[in-house]
Amino acid sequence: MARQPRKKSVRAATLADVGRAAGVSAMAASAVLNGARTSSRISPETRTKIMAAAAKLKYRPNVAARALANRRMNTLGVAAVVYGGDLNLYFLEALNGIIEGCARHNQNTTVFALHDWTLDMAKIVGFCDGRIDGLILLGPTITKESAAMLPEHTFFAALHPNVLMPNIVNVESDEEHGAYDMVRHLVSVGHRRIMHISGKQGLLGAKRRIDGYLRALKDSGIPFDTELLVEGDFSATNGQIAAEAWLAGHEGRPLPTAIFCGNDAIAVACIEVLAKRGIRVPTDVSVCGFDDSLAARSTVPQLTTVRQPLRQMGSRAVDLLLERIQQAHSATHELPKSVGSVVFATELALRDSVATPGTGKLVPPATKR
Amino acid sequence: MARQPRKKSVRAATLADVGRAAGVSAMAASAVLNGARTSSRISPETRTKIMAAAAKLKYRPNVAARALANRRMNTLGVAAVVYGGDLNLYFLEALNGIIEGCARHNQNTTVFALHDWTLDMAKIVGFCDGRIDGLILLGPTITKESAAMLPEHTFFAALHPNVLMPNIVNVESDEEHGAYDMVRHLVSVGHRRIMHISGKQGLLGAKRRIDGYLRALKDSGIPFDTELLVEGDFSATNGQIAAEAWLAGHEGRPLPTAIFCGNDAIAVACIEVLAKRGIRVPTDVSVCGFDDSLAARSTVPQLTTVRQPLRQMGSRAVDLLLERIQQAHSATHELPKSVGSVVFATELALRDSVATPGTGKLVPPATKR
DNA sequence: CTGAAAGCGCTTACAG
DNA sequence: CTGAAAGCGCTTACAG
Repeated sequence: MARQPRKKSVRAATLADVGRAAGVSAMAASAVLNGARTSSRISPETRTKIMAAAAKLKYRPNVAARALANRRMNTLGVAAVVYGGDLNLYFLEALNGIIEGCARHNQNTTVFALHDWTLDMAKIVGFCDGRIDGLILLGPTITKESAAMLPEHTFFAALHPNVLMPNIVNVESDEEHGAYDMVRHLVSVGHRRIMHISGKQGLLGAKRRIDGYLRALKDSGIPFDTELLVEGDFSATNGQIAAEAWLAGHEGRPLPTAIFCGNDAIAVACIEVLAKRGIRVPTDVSVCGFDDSLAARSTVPQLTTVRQPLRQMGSRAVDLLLERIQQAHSATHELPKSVGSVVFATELALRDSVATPGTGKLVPPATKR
Repeated sequence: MARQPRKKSVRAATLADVGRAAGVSAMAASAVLNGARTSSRISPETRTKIMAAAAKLKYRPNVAARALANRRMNTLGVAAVVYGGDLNLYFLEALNGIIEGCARHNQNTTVFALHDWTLDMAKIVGFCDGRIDGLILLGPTITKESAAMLPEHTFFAALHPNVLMPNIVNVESDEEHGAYDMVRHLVSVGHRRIMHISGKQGLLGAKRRIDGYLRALKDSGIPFDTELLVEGDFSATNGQIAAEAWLAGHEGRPLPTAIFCGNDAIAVACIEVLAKRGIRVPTDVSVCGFDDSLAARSTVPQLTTVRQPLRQMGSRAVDLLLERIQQAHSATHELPKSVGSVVFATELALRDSVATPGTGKLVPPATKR
């Protein structure tokens, strides 16, 4: 014998154990207990004997062995940047959708935490060591070059990808349209002096929201005022800094009547900054966000925002990725290289942070609190 | 040959491939590439040859095979109820800590979503099929009897367990003390008519917070008024219902001067309900929460609350669970059955939702909005 | 210092 | 309808 059992602790029952107990082969047990296809080949009596033995021994298939034999882990990975100052509600909602999707298909979900997409590229490649069948990237900001490094034996999907990568399932929402609709809504209730605090302009999502903002202004016949477009990033911290800086630079001058924020985190930060100066939302200034994350409903007033169906998007990414893995497993020849994108519609979530324009308040001086 | 390769697609390199390329055995390759302990036995030259071959072939160890041989998946599971009306910030923060902890120990994290602890007990048992080495239960509410069903070949940890289970790593925070401190703080700024909207009394956490509330009243010489203890559950929805019901039942009678809510979700709901009746926080009534979740910082005013170090707790649960798994793997005889608890301290997060008592406002009638 | 062998628990052709 | 065999890719004793 080549090996001694390392400890006498309760070893889980194997197919061989079940077979022995039922007086049949391990293979027959496998067919009955784990093989959906082949199980019909087994006679009813053998079948019941095997079932009984399995129940008695509390048989549970060993996933590692099964994965090794099948070359299939039945596990999908999720990679996301979850560190950084702000807790990531985007992550939470998308993850929920992904977990739901995986559960529906009897797949496991393994979560990988990243600090930085570019710096952690090698790490991502490292995850593709057979432990997952496919990997979903949440809001990746990677270049086409690093995308090319992704190994071919693992399949990928991306939610809100920054670059559209061929051979990857891309799941997006129509952000340009969402931003457009929101700004048109602001105009429709009477706003003309509309500020936008955006995400980092290098990000596809930030750019699309800016594009929608600009197109809506244009279609409304409102000239674009560069003073009113402020670049931030998608974090609350930065939203706060951007809002404070703008106010500090415009004391005594007219406030915008509405602020369209690049996402909910910025909007929440913005409301706080305004509150500190005694500016009330929506009485003095209307504020709106983008995402419809949990934050949108946990502020007072609740946030008018653009809803992206993040859960659904996560869930759909799972469906599409599994479909592709399935294809690859059963395919006899090359798969088509391009996969294309799925684009979800956005919709306005009208709540309490937007009202008709106020009294044209000027920016009050900062106060100590 | 017993099997044909199913497709010609890029097969990942194996140890045998590396060995062949380097002109050595697979075993030697294993020692160099994967075996921390045994790698010293290999001569430097063979070593470099193997490393070169591995790099050239982009060798990556196959986790399934390794897991099968080692009987160790290097994966920890996290089970939590993530559905239900409210998105779960508790889950997000604890999960972040767990992922961080696992990353530190080079372990994977697999997330299992549950609907209901009792109904999904069989599911939980099902997860223990070799795919994980240990499972962390987030805020489980299970009975001692169902806990006894948990299999012995998988190890468990529980964050905020509802019953303290022997043979399980329990990680808790000192909720009674946190509640006590908060109520004493309210008293110290002048409050004496302090209401508590609690979680479900069956929950250990809810009970402990109530205990702390009662003890603080007693130590402050304030008689307990049963009218001021309202049972809710830990959801925003229920918090809203409880607060509205209380106000409706007390129109024209004195408001409490402070409301200590069982968690932040209740506090946020409470602030909204008060706002609808034109009652201002903290001018008319002080409101405080428990948890210091994201919600605490996104309300206006920001919430005074009790901070639990959820991330740290998650991270520590990982440390302790892995320690135990390690012990079990190397142990020659039985482990001690009892594991005990780790209790984290709580601390007050003083923000803007608490002030000195107002003018003794009465409950105004409900208004339509 | 290095290799041949056996085994982890499963599955899939192939014979009967 | 059922079983014996080989293989998935790795690791750990055991010989040399």
